[in-house]
Amino acid sequence: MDGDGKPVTILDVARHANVSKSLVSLVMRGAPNVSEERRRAVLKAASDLGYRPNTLARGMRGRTYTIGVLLSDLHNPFFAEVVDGIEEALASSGFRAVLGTGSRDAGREEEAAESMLDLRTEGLILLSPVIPEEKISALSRRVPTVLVGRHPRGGTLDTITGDDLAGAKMAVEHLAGLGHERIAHVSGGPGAGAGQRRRGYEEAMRSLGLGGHVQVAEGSFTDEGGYRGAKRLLEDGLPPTAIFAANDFAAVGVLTALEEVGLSVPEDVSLAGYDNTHLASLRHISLTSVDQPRREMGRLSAGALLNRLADHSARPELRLLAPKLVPRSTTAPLAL
Amino acid sequence: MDGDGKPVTILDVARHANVSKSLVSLVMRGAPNVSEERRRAVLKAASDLGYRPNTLARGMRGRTYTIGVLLSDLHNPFFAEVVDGIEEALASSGFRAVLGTGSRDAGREEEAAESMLDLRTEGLILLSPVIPEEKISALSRRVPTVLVGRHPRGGTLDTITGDDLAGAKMAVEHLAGLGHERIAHVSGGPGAGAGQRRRGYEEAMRSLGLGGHVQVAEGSFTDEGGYRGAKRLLEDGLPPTAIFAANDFAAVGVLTALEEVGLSVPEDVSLAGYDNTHLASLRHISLTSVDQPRREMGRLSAGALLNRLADHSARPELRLLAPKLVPRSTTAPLAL
DNA sequence: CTGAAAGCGCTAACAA
DNA sequence: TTGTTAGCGCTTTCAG
Repeated sequence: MDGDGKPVTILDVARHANVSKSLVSLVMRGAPNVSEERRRAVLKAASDLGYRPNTLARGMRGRTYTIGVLLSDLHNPFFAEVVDGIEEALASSGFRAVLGTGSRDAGREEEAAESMLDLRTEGLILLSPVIPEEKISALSRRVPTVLVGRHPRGGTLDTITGDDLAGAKMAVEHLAGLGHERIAHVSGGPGAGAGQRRRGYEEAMRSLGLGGHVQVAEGSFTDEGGYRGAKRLLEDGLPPTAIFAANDFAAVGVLTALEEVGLSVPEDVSLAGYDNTHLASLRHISLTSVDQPRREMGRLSAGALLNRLADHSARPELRLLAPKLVPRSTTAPLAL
Repeated sequence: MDGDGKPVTILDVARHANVSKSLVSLVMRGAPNVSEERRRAVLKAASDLGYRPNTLARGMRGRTYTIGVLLSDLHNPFFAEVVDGIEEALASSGFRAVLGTGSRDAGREEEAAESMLDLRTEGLILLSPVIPEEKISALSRRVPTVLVGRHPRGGTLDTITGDDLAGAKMAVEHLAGLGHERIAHVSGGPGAGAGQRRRGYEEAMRSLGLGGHVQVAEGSFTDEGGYRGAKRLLEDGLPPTAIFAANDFAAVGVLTALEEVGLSVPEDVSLAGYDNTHLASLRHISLTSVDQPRREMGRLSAGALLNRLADHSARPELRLLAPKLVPRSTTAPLAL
């Protein structure tokens, strides 16, 4: 049934079904005009023989039905779910995905992209790439490309990303809604999206009439960065009663810093993070966080790519996805 | 220099260098006997034209210089570093890696494997696959295959895995060395390696003369599983003074359970995990854990595959890598 | 609606 | 040492 002798080719199928090579070829990719009878015969022969089209041969002459997904960082759990969404969307499309990773190094990322192109992937999905803008444009000129999790300056690319500005506002509004006024922010430094989150924080504070309480400590998207940022925050006289950290890792760092100075969460200080990673949902941590629809980001990006593959001339589109606040145990009403 | 007109073929290079196709072909893959002069000319022409061999065409006739890496679970941070190791080892080999993922579903994992084989990957690295043993053997008969993080019953495969038995013993010995006797274990249930870790725990307890204190609660490789296991443990009269959890996630669950009943770590109970993931190193958690040389696992697996690719007849080898205990803040001497 | 034939870019005999 | 010549398995005109 399965056998691992020499691979069965289109010719074998043709002979088995008493037709010519080309007829098989036509049938194999849903031909428009083939008699129902022959089609059946071919399909039967193919499955009898366990025929699988040779992707390489196919690719040489035309299509590979393969798209490349470039992960900037395999370590970031954020992407795993995006990839799940991509695969979900691809499942019934006849396309397959291959993944590559740049290990958050621009050079290797570029190599990885070239490598996928070598394999003749018909399209590319770039997940928060770190390579410079021009490189991305160059790639997108060679092959349909979708950018995820990063804003292109140019805007000549299909782009799917979370609305970090809105998400940050949600976090601040949640905190303010609990009665907090001295709400500080530990930023994400140079991280992708960190700028937007910071701006969202500042704008929200101002529009809530809390502009006088704006207080930002430089941090990063890591445990360590959050810890240091919070430390600095806590040295300056009156501590805030609530802190919005740029992501969950930073939030956990803030948590540590608060514990060290004897402040408890949420009794003394409320704390919110961003990204709603598994970290946030750990019961030991149970961090209020802002969720991004990761899976949907994946689905949409694959969908956009498929569209573009079908209609090469479609206009590039920018989709900003709405985040959602997930309240947990680290935020509570301001104690009087 | 780069231009994105039609791709340049071997024929273009040949014309540009005034030689024949085959000479170029020879040179391109480090021919043994070509005059230095021509070789130079060809190489120059190639780089002038920006020639890149067409992997597909190459693959049809022979080699693809591509290996497939199958991740059972993109979400598990354990694998990210293994992949780093693989890429490191591949970097100078002329081989490239493409990744696939099964999203911890046997069916999709199998599809992913077929997909890579379609692409004519010359070898496969399977990272803690969930597909059944026979499928793995079947794959390994079609193409050189290296198994990582899982013990093959048959042993007809190159296999790289951590020595979970030894690692568990280390954890127990560490705890015992701190004066603990009532050391309990929250198991990893059906997780890969969980059985070995449990056995290691039991054996160590016995050989330390602590056989009478053996106490195992069924858990899983998740936060939730650890929480439930610990809860059960704590219902049974005298609580243990130390707990060894099957992995870091479970350990964090245990932490939560301990907190809930008012036991503090490490004052009342010492706690050790396994895998030394980023979770363990978070300052807020700072969990004593057992480290596996993930990056080296990756390097070795790629090395093994490269070897086998070079010498098809090499004997399958089983490498058991030594783990290492990383003491942190959750373990302390037994309080009197 | 079906079949024959010509390549896609490359490698691998085989000649020269 | 170098050039010539067949294909690898498939898609795709172009005739029947």
